[in-house]
Amino acid sequence: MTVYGGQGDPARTMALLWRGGAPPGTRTAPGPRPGLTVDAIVAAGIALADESGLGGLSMRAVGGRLGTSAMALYTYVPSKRELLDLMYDQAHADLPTGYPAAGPRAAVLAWAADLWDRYLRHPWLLQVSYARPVLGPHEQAVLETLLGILDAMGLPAAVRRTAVSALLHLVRGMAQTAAESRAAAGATGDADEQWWHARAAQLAQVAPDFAQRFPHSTALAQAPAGDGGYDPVAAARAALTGGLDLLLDGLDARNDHGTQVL
Amino acid sequence: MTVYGGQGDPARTMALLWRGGAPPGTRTAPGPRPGLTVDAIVAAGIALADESGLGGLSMRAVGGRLGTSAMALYTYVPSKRELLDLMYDQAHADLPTGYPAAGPRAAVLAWAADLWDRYLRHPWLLQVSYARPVLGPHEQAVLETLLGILDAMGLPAAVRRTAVSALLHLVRGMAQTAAESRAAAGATGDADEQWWHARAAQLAQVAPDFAQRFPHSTALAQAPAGDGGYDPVAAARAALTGGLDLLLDGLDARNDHGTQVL
DNA sequence: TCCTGATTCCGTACGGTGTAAAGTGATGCT
DNA sequence: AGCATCACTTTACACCGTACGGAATCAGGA
Repeated sequence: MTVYGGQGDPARTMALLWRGGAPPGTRTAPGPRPGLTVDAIVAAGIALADESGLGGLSMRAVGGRLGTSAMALYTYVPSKRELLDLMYDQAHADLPTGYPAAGPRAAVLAWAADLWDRYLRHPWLLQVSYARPVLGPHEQAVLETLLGILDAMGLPAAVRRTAVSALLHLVRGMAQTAAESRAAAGATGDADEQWWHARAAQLAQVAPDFAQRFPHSTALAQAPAGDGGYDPVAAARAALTGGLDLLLDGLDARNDHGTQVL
Repeated sequence: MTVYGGQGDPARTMALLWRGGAPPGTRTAPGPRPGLTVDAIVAAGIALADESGLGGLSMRAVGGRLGTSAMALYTYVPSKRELLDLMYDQAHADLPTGYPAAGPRAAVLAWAADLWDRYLRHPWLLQVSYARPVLGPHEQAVLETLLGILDAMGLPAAVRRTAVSALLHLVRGMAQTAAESRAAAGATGDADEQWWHARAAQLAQVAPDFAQRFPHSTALAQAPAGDGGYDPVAAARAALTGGLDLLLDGLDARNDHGTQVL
């Protein structure tokens, strides 16, 4: 399921997200010196989620990976949800911040490609609900990069707002489709094509009138795929490219005609 | 978090999803006659999720709402995940299947509006990961309706495929943004505007160089919103309309120029 | 009519979760 | 030296999904 985020003390969460590396030399507090760091915990969490998915992410497991207990983490991180927020933001780190290439259209495509790659490398990102009210610095940087490209296209503010949301949702949605069909194929050992055939056979048995009830869907399913056979990841990637093309055409139109409405 | 679906026995799941109402009179099996029905369980689950979200959806709670225990459900439903799949599909029931109105563009907008309404009425739908490999009859009907509209636009198969994905992801994504900002506003008792002001103040304190690091974001945040002030649901709704306009413009271009490449 | 076997229902129990609360030691300042 | 403070451990709690086994219930065959 989609995990919500950012429900704890907002000030604490913000301070953690935007934590500005305390000066490393300074230390004048009694008590044992800290054996862990927030960064180490976040890194362990990310590694664990990469291996076992969000389902395998438990405080005990993260603690175990660091050689301590679950409760030891609570000194550094107020709750699991905040840890997830930190992981989410950290996983967006070190993406390119500029695409000086051949014009804004190519730049948007490159931006989307990099984000797509990041999502498929950390598929659990797609299970953490976007549109949470908390934004961390790295996710903000991704947004800023896109906005920089859109600024070069000379779009009015309202269109930029719409475009940012639409582009983000498109990349996220398509990546989600790709990641989950990949996961589904991996769970059963079957190859993709066999898997689909088996599923189609079950469907035919349980709903023999499918073709009559859903003629348009049937027609589309029978149309040749063209782009790489049955590979669902490639199909989703193609759908992303196509969707981006559609959106960018629309944006170009907004730009050329000088339409300022909306 | 996003809940996965469809991991149990696929044949059993499909049979449940497409269950073709057994003839009501017939009953020739020994043992106590069933006191529950799958439909009743699904309805109870939906009601519970509407009230308490997916977090409040436990087998014990669903059973309690029906006057029985958690384990009593397992006779009808193989697991919680399958129940969630059934709930998900059922919640898509009874949406309009045709929009004969003024042309395909208006039809797409009406289709999206109805789906948006459905999502906001059952926000937990947006936490159940779309792009699961299992499709139920009602969700399939939603897809079929959209495909019927797209067929009337005279688009090639590849473009239809892309358009379906893009449109669905757009509606889902925007609705998710709306639902979650609504939930966030509801959790704290604050009005939206106050909430955002408080959040901005915290951000300014924790990241005083925000405006320098993220000039484009800052510029966009300061541009007047125009469409209904600070109401995040209205803002997301406006973004949806804008995004749909962009996509539909792109689709119109594909149609007029007769371009057949993707 | 009684028996038999299938079927439903449910109490109990197990291993897992996040985290509250209290106890244990190590540490640096006074 | 004394002590407040912090990191960390231990224990415990409430809750979760669901495996298991027994009890109750009923249709059909004898």
